[in-house]
Amino acid sequence: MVTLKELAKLLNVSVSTVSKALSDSSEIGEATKRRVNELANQLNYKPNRIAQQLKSSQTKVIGVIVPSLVIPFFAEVVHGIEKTLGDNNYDMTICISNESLEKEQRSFDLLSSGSVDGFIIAVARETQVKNDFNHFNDLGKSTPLVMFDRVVADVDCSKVVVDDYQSVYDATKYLIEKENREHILLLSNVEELSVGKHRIRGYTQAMEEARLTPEILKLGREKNPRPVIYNYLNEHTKVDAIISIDHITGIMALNKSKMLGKNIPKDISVIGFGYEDAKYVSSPKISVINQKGFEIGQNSAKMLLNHLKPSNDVPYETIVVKSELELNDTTKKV
Amino acid sequence: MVTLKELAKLLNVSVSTVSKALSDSSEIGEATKRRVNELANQLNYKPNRIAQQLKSSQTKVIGVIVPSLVIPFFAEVVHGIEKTLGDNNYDMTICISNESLEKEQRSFDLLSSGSVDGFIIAVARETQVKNDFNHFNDLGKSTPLVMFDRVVADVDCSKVVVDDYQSVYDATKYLIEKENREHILLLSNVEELSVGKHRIRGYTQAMEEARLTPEILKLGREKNPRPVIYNYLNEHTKVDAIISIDHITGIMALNKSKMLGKNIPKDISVIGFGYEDAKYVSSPKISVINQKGFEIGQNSAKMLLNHLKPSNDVPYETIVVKSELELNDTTKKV
DNA sequence: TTGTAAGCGTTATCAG
DNA sequence: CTGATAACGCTTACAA
Repeated sequence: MVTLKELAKLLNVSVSTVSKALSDSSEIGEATKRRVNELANQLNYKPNRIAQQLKSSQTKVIGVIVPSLVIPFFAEVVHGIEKTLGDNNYDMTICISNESLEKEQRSFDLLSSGSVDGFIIAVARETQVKNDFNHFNDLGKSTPLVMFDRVVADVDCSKVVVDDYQSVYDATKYLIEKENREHILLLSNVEELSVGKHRIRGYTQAMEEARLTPEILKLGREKNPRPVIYNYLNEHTKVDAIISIDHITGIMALNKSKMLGKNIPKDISVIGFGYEDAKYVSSPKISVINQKGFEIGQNSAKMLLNHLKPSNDVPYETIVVKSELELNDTTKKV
Repeated sequence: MVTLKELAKLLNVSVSTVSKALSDSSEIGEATKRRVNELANQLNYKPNRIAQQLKSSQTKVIGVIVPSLVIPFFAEVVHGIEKTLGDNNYDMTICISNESLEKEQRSFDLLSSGSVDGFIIAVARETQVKNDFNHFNDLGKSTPLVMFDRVVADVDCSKVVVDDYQSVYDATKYLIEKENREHILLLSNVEELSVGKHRIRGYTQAMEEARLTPEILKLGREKNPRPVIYNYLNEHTKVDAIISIDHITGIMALNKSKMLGKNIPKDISVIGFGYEDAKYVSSPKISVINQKGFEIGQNSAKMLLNHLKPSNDVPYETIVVKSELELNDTTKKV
């Protein structure tokens, strides 16, 4: 790595002259500027970012901590984050908590020591279940934090959430009112998460308002939920609609229903919880509650960047990214 | 952020005493150590990593540049990378090239200025098509680079690749020999990529050896390939097997075949190119060539870490991670 | 056992 | 217009 010092020596000028020349300071003569820039280009000089970071005490890097990248929703969010950060000349350091509280804490601590200017986080399953969040609190006020999707109520920071309750409420209501469904099964493998609880509340509320009996199949962390779904559907033949509140069990239920000889959507309507690919890998094309992961990511990054602005008295804020009920071919056309 | 200097002042000792005490140096008396550690804990002191990085001229951060995170294969690889790096106390900065050469160059340049100790890269589609790779060459020998999957032949560095040719050759041969298929259609949306070319070669080689006529449906960057696949299958009723060489068209073809009333695997066998979820969202459970993304990631990280060791005269190496032909329910049981 | 000072690569202030 | 100097926070010879 070639440094200012080396350039200076080669040119017989001082380090500060080189520095100023490279930043096109008005203090420096045109001739010198030219000489300096020429050599710098020739030797492929790039200012050492670490040194700049130390000097300026800002890194232009954001720490992103997510439970997983293999869950498509998080991949989409991260994509949105990276887009917005990139447009604003920020990089991101990603840590994957793998749903583990301890890993999340370790990552967080490590990055808290000056490595990043701010954080964007969706907390681990374990963090949320144990409701252990002290690691977030000993963060100086100077390093802002934005939580998305899996948020912790007791941590004071900006948040970006999905309209979990409303979206499932609306979808349920749609099935009841527009499609006259009466035996709507809710499928979940996220019931311990805050988001799962909200979604389930949306469902039960809509069901109860219509005086229908909620039916919920909780799959928890079941490794292979497919036989469970199959058996359930096989035994409960009255089921005439299915709502899934996670990214995968909806497609599974769709496939299992077809195996049981059901006509979709005539006999059974299916609404999944969406991500981009879901539509392409299902047949018929699955109707979904589309979570808009990309936009959630963009919004999270935008909020964080706002907190990072010099005039930083932006108040904490929680924004709700509305999901969209995208009706494809597993619901009736009405 | 509390610094060594502040601790020193509060304790009336020098900065170096504090520094040494905190690193448990034998030069410092037990009593002082205790005093120092106590205050440090109390004030939640953490050494500023940027300063350490500047001093030691290593960052313990790896730059990872991938075309996308929304393609499940890359998400799996990144997961593997993060696992291995984490186990070795390295972080990673991720940039997404979005298949754009220019974005890849920008990211690469930005990180090349001291921000990371090394790179792990899968090049963008555009980079590979244009075969433009000079940005990788002006990297000092001091910053090692590992390429995976989408590699560039002319760049001299360590590489981790999939046995693209062999895996598709074997799968084709399997369909020919064990299942007596004769009209095997190859589906591709990655034909311009090096990996795509190798896979196609594997297929044609196997077909030609068996004196069968290759049939290839190239979908390129087609936004919505499903109708194209449907029409093709509708018009070419002789097709009795399908191999897809990307992560999505196999499932699409499976679904379209079912729509055309085909019995899978009796009438048509299907082999997709695999990622974890593919098995869960398809019905019947799709047979796949499983790419082992996680292991590719782990291997890439391990290789890079090796190059980073002080005794760094490790020679460049290319390792092949064999994929596995995982026979599920869209091929006949034999 | 503790302290002083130099240095990592930059930038910014102030003098010349 | 150019240069010397200090500072960012840390580590580490070397002195005391």
